Amino acid sequence: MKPAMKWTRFLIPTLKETPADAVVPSHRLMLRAGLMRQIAAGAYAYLPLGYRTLRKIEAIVREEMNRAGAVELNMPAMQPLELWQETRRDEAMGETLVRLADKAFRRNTVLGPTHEEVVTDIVRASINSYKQLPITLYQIQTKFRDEARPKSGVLRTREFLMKDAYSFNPSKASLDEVYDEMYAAYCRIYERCGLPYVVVEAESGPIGGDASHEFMVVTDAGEDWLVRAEDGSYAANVERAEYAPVEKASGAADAALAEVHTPGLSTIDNVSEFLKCKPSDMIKTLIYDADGDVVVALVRGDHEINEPRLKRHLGANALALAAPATIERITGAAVGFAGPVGLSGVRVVADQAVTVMHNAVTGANKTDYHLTGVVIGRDFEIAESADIRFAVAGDRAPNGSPLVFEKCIEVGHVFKLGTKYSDAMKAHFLDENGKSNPIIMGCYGIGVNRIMAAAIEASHDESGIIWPINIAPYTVEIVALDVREQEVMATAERIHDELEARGIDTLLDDRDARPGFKFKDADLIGIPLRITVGKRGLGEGIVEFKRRDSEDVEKIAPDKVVEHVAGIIASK
RNA sequence: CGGGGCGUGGCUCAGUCUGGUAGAGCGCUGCGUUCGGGACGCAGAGGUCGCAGGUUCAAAUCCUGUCGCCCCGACCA
Repeated sequence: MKPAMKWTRFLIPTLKETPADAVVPSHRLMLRAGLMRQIAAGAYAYLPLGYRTLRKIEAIVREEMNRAGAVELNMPAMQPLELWQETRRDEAMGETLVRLADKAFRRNTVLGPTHEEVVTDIVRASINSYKQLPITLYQIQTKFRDEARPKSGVLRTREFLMKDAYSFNPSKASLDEVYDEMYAAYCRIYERCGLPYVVVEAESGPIGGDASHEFMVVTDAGEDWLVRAEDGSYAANVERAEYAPVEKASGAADAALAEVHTPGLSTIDNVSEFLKCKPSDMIKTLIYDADGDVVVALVRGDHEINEPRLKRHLGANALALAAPATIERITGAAVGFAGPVGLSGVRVVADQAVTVMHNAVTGANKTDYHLTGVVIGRDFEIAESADIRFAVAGDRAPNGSPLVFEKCIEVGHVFKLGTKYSDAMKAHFLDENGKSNPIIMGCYGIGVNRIMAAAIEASHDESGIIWPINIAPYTVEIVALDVREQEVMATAERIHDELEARGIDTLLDDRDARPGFKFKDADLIGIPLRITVGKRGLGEGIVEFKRRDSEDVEKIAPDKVVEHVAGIIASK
């Protein structure tokens, strides 16, 4: 029998006080429970207790990946820059890509933020026939991204553990099949991890349709927003969220077009305050550079432009706000006074909500002036309109149900890539007819550390963590009181050994400390099942059994408790 | 990258404005009393005050630079 896993032989540096830098609950509790320690901004050491949970999550992910038919491999974190140049993602990722400097080797090496290039490189060298497809490869590996702002403990870091899977398919139908299988595997993974998750539609990229889903955990600590219909019919991320068209307000008479002096007032807020109008009465005019062409986008003053959507609408590769010089050339005015009236010779895309505006306020294309009483059709024409804004509170889903916004953290993403990488890297295969085709790819990511943090965000109380049973560092904690009493320790150790013999992870708190102290720590580290062995109880012929998520205490004979615990775990 | 804040013992912080030889609580070590929800007493250990310059008889404190960390925002294959 292996020696009991005793607290005194382990490293669990719990903290009574909260470190000042920790703000969100998961960060605070992971620090206080001794799960991890910060080493640098966005880089954390996982201490033994935290590492056990990480490993348990990994094991669940691995099992489900294998069950879904994916094959595990391991690729280097350190990668040749050359591969990134092949797909031009060295440019696309910009500053986020961690590059090394100095000496030839380092100049030509990056730390991988993800592994599309590397797997594709491996696959193109070893797969040439449809007979070898489909195949899905995955790894669980450390990624590096120079995030501009690491935050919220382990929720956003520069170094993190990710399960990344890549499918290689001979056809769209084959990709669809794998995608569905992965989707199902993801659901099983989050369920087994005890995470309350929501699947949302995400911006789908080149293939379109239902080609991308994100797995979200709703929590205030999150940094993304999901949007869902109140009736539950629909959920999407903000970029993707669909909404019903804004209806035309019923008919005030046309106002007269007037030019007003607005010296130095170049923002929606400034102008609306000065002119005593609502931001929603204003037209925001944004000038973009889309692959070198100037495009003007119009959205209502209180709306935010959805750049990914505009980009998609335009079919542009690169989209960015135009340089001030361009704006001045197009509008003939300083930045901040652009408007659609009198603009000519440029493509103008109006958001749908703009098309129903009436007597609007907008820039006059003249420095320090705005126009009021702008009427569409009289003062300017809308030739092209689309949904190019983000949904906002008050919008309705296409079916009319009100949209609800919730803060969330992304814990997984499945995505149909298509041939983006196989085209760029010439990963081709010969089909049944001997014809060469690019391999169709999908990619599937899971943030392992994020699952851990999200689980804590979703399950804790004032006293500490309440671990879901499958990812708890230990399943059972035995709190031995009166550790100097031989009978107490002998009983505690016996229960420990019997539980371990049944494959139940058990931690034995054998510290010579006062009971209250040990109970507080037990609540903090949040082991789901607790057995208390004390002199007093043994005198009555019992030990106590308590679940972390309940206040009830059960008194059980020492030789019955193992069976009892095993029964509870089996019923999970 | 813009804005704000903070670096003083392992942790939480006071001291900085108004320069004068570094403090508290928690934790840690030893002894004793305690012992079912973060005990108490006594005795201890532990800090070049982020770093580098400067001003001064004298710098945690004032000045300059620099590094790091947190928060808000921008960004996020």
